[in-house]
Amino acid sequence: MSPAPEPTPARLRAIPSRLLAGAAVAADRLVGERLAAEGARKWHFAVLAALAEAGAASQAELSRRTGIYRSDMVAVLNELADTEYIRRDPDPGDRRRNVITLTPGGHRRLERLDALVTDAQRELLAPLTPGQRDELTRLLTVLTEYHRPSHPRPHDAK
Amino acid sequence: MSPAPEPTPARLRAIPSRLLAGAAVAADRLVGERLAAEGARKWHFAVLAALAEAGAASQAELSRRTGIYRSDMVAVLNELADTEYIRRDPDPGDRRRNVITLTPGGHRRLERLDALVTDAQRELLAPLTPGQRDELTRLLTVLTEYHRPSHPRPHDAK
DNA sequence: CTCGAACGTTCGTGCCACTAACGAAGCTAT
DNA sequence: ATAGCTTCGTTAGTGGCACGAACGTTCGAG
Repeated sequence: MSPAPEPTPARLRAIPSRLLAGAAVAADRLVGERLAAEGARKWHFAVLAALAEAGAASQAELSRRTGIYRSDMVAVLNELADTEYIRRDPDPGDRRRNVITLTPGGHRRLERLDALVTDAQRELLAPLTPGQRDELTRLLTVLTEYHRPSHPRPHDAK
Repeated sequence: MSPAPEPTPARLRAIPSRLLAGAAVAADRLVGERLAAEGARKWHFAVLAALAEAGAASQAELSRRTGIYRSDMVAVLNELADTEYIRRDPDPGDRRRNVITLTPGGHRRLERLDALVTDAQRELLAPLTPGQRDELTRLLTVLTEYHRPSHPRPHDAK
């Protein structure tokens, strides 16, 4: 097959990792621009959404839910606490932990940011049909679930 | 099926921009790790591949082919020139430009890096079927082509 | 000739993923 | 209990990447 005598190998284009990087940059810019209009970054949204979805949690737990590093989580929570969107109280049951709670103001904040993020998704996926959007979401979910920190390597050959 | 009136909005998971970012990080790490073993970064590969595909070019032209910023291109070319993988000569026809040429050593370098990158793609796409890999590549291509710097905005209301 | 644009370059910015190290606190196991 | 492991929050720092500002040089068009 492909008796095509292409002298140029044409290897560069259509390299998945490159496409992924490009698409991610575009997506991050779309989301970033909109959130910046409200003085927020995507982490703020992620943390607020995680809290709204699964309830109060420790910082480490939030790290796992959102994928944000524990180190970076500190600054994000500081900002969210400064603006009264969350509360950070010591956990009486485990004095190492803080319990992060979403305030009513934080909940409204989430509603606003969610609208912006949703709108950004629409623009991001504009060139795709609804079916393609679902398929893309599915494929990306498989990829991100498969590639997790320290992944088992099941089929370690040889 | 699941007319379930989920009280939890469950908005966080499956946000395309987040999935995209996660997959891109995984992909970048896979590629980065392998290239780092040879002391290279993905930009080196991109530049070498662009040169091999479409021939010698100016730095600005390479910027467009690879998506690397003109500012950052300088350092990359410096490194590639230091290791004799490319040559940077003034363009006799346009004295503003440099003509970047792939050396034989650079071509062999590309072959090695290409093997590493290809292997990384395999591992990246491991959990997908061949059909899904093609579909993903297609969808990502559409997205990246659509979202280009200063995109026309066809439906600019008002 | 003048003006605007493109080119290569330097410097600086901001975001993000990630590491290292730390003190404090909890969880075993002997 | 005490010794040793781990978890947690925190600080500080690193490196890559995408991007912007500005400047001198050169080209091209009016």
